[in-house]
Amino acid sequence: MSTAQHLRNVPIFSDLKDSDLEIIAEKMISRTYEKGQMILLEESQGETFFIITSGAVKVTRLSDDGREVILAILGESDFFGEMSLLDGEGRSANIVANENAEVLTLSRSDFLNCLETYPKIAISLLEELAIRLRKSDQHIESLSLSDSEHRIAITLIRFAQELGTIKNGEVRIKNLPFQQDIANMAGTSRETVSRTLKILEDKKLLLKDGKDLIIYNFDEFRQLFS
Amino acid sequence: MSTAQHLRNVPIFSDLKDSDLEIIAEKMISRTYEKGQMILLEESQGETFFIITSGAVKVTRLSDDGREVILAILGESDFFGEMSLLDGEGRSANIVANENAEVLTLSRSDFLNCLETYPKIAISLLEELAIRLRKSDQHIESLSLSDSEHRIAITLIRFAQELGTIKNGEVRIKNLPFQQDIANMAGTSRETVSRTLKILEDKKLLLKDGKDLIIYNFDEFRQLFS
DNA sequence: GGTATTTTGTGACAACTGTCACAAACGTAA
DNA sequence: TTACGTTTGTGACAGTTGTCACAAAATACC
Repeated sequence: MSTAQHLRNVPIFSDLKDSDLEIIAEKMISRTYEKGQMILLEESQGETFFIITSGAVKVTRLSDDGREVILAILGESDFFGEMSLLDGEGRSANIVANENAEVLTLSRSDFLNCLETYPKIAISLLEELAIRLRKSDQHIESLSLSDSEHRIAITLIRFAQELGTIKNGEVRIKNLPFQQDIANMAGTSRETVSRTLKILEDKKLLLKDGKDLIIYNFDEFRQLFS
Repeated sequence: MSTAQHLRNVPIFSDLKDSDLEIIAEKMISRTYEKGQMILLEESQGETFFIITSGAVKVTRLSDDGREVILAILGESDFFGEMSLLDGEGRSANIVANENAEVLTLSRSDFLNCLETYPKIAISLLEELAIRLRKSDQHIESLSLSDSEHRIAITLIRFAQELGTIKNGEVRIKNLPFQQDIANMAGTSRETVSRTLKILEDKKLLLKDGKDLIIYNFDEFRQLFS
């Protein structure tokens, strides 16, 4: 796929003309990262805007004592790096390739130019940030109110919505992330994730199928836990 | 103060010309709310953009069983209501007047017009949302990693930054919110807040002075807990 | 002033869940 | 296949913290 075609899939670029897309595409540089490789470090200053064309990355924060909090897992057509470009602060999170990943990058100045030249991009970006803020708020609510079973279930729902495929009411999450990652998103421990998945399986709410996870009745599941 | 002068204090409007401010100011309507009054309800759809000219509001989410999570407390020159205007989703949070409050409102269409007419506003708004997202991420990290003492301390730091006045290293938070509100922000119980404040006082880190709270050495305090 | 209501303080206790320990299962490479 | 590393499962236990209960203090209201 050409660079411009990739851009076409990214929501914030989707209502641009082809000719404009080409112009932006020319300024982008493609890079690849291997699984586990650090893409952006918390302390460095952000000077680049990234769009994922294949693979997945995780957005994390590390505490002093080395524990990891996963804020989000991003996949194809998602983007990142915009925050510190926008407010000028240093990076607030680390980005690590969760699988082999291919990205397109845009420099700070090209990115800001884009915003000024195409106000539509700025407005689309506003929409996207509003959506992310909404998700953050839900995440905060879940961490504040729920016990670990609920938090883990809600984390599964997030995965289902981002990575899942639906088939008559049943959701299959292909390649469920490791329990440790689920724990880091749900704000709990790896062992508790293990135990809770078994409990949910006993309750006939889901099924582990190799590296995949199936939620039998997604609507019911969502209703139960959110 | 005139409407336009109020707008001048709001970051997202601050780099507009006076003449443009006047134009926007004319479209705004002033409203007042009494302490405790609901300004926006979670279920209604958002059709208005609000700017606070005096007083304070709290942004909350309610769980099914009625427990409240406070996402933020906003004060003078802060704004809200933009999220559902931007992404078209329904409201994701409730807004309640935390003190008697005065606001300026702008209708959905006027707001969106503003964004298109003045791209600078869109870019400033992007900055502001980036900052909020950053704060949300920190909030999530804190809820995920810390024990209740840390979470409460971090909540106090947030209050100090938003509502506090500094005087040679000492921060005074005037009119500290109720312990129940602090608990709802820190994701803990009212009783734990009570006990923890006492512990922090015993450690000579802070002092309760009537309705105010003083943090002796704010830099040290921040270093200890974040 | 007195009274009612709200807010805060504190003890006792149970329970959730994090931690540690180690075994089992799985995947990968030689 | 074996061997090794990674991921998952599970028991035991202790500590944190939420809940309940009620007293004390502060505030609001008459």
